[in-house]
Amino acid sequence: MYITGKFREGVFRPANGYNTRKMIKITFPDGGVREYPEGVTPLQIAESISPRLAQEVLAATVNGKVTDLNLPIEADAEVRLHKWEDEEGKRTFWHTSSHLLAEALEALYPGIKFGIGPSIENGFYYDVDSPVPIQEADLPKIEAKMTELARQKSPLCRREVSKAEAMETYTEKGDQYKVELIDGLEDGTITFYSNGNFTDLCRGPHLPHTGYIKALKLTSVAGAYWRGNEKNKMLTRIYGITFPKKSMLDEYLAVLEEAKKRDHRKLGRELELFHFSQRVGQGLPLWLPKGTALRERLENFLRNVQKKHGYLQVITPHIGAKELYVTSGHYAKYGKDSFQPIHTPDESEEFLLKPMNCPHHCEIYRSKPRSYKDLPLRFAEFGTVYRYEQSGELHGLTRVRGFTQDDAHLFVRPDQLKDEFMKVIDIVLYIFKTLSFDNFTAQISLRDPDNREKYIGTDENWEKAENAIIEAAREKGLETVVELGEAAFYGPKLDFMVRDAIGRKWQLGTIQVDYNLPERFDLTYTGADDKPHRPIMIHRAPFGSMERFVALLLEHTGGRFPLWLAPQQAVVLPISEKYNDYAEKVSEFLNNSDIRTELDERNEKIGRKIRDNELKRIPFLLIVGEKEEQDGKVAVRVQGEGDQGTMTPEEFVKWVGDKVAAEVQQIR
RNA sequence: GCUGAUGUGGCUCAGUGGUAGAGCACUUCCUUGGUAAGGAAGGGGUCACGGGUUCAAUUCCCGUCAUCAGCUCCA
Repeated sequence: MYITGKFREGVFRPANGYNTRKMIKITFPDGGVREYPEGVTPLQIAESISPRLAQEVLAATVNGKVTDLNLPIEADAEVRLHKWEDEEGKRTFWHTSSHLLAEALEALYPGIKFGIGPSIENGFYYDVDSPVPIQEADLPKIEAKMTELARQKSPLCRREVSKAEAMETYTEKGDQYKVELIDGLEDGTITFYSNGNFTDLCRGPHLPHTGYIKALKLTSVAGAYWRGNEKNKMLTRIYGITFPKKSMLDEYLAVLEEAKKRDHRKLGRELELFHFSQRVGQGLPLWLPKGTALRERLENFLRNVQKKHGYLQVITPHIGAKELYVTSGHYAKYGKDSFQPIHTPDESEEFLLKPMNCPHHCEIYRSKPRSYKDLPLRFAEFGTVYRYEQSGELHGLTRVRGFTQDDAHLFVRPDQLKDEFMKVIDIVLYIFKTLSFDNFTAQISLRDPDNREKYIGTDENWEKAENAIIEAAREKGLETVVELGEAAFYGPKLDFMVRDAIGRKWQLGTIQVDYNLPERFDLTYTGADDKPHRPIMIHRAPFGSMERFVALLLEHTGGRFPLWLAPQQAVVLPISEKYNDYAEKVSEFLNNSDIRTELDERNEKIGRKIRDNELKRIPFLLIVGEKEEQDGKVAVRVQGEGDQGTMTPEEFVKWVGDKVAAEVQQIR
């Protein structure tokens, strides 16, 4: 179903139905809006824009046949093709950009071979195998070539080819990567797209021509394994981003720059929250006093929430006998990737630095016989664990080798599983809401159905566990994405993912169903029938880990924590040393009134003190000088909002108290 | 772990084949100043570490370690 008509006076006139058909409004990358009848083809669009563009499309056809003209395009597909505002529109734009990059690379590096070149969330990349190494320093040169080629406005021409023909083309070129890709395709579905002298195996869709690409930036170059498998050759991946307007690129780069200022590693240093020392070791964070204050407040918050939900706090040691982990199955799976065993002095016994808390908690369950009336049992622990993460994976506080999980294990009867699972979802959502993490995604991680040997446990139990999660998420009305192959080796999970300042996704909250550990530890409870039954275990950590949560909280708030969390809430600034005594009295009074206050007695002008403490993101600055001392008041300044006038310390305490109460009110 | 880049005082960064510099921070002194940087003087670095080349290395080469980006991994 497509439109036919005449090409007259440079404008395409549909022969019939133009006015009666459903119209599609298409916004072009350059900002123009036009309407087209449903089923319009790219060539028709080209014709409607300019005769010249249409001529270009025609001139670029193969054997005089305009294949695009014969291709009916679904209405929604067509909209996707051109609308920048739509996610798919951007994808198309960037996908075409990757072809432009490839065109430039082929021109600059003869003999270069191509892997894949998809669009990504922000921009695109192309994986290449170049005869000469391509480095960061080469990017400007490639950018220049791309700009030059984009100006030629090469149309993207589609051509259907047979599998044999496609194979022949790339075998001749000696491009083994494309050959491998074609090998996996079905005959009859293969298309080539050409722009300029470059032709690529591609499904489309694309922009009408490359001239829409007005602003471009190649952002980085890095290695990436062919097909994501570390056993394969590492190709060079060139990342870039493009826009239909120069101003959009500038804006994007400015946003990126702004985001870097919120990097938790930078803020952690500036606000004196945590520190890494080479002498201590890679990935082993040192929590500074202020970071510790922050972390303790978060811990207490969660402790209180959990108490209300019937959790029992426990404490377990930092090491455990190797046998414990052999029993749990973790040793077989992760033994090699762990810190290696610790020996007793006579070397008769081996211990492992605790990489997870679950086995210890299983032993707590086993400490006495359990009845069906005891369940659910919920053991919670801020458990510090150690994992030997690959060196290249370490990243600030988000990926470390020693960290503290806000862990808990729930032992439940089968009839309680779904209900308990939903209660845990409630806790996670409540915590996210309290800390305004509103931009998260919920991910259901299931087994890879093609790779079942990676997992332990029976199919039956896996299915039960997976269904329990899916149902619980559905009943809670969570919007979820399902990822196959992302499950833990012992069970499926529901993860809550949050983005960092520059858009990387991190897993925070996690809830996992486990039928295996109860089996391996032979956990039982006595049922109403006086027979032994097997409990089901739920692992859960709403923060994920204290380290990662603090990192993302930092990036999320830019270091401006809610009052109830702020490690330091106020600072008293005497205008000169003459008022230090009064300032000290005020500071002491505030601390006694539960407002975390410090005193800035430095011999500096008041402007300097204000600046320094604003930069430290202290919520309240209290300025005291001659007037305040005489009146027994303080001049209050709110971080980022400026002077608020004067009040007595008592009034200030009440004022802050009300603000904190309002925050905490929300929390309850 | 892999590929690439980077490593200069606490922080941000210049610089050089002849053993180093700025700003901020720090110390001391002057100044006692009313809402985002007052002035002066001073202390602090075996230029990541280990080799090599060289009359001479912080600078060039190799290795190690760490950091950064991406990939892979993530109990």
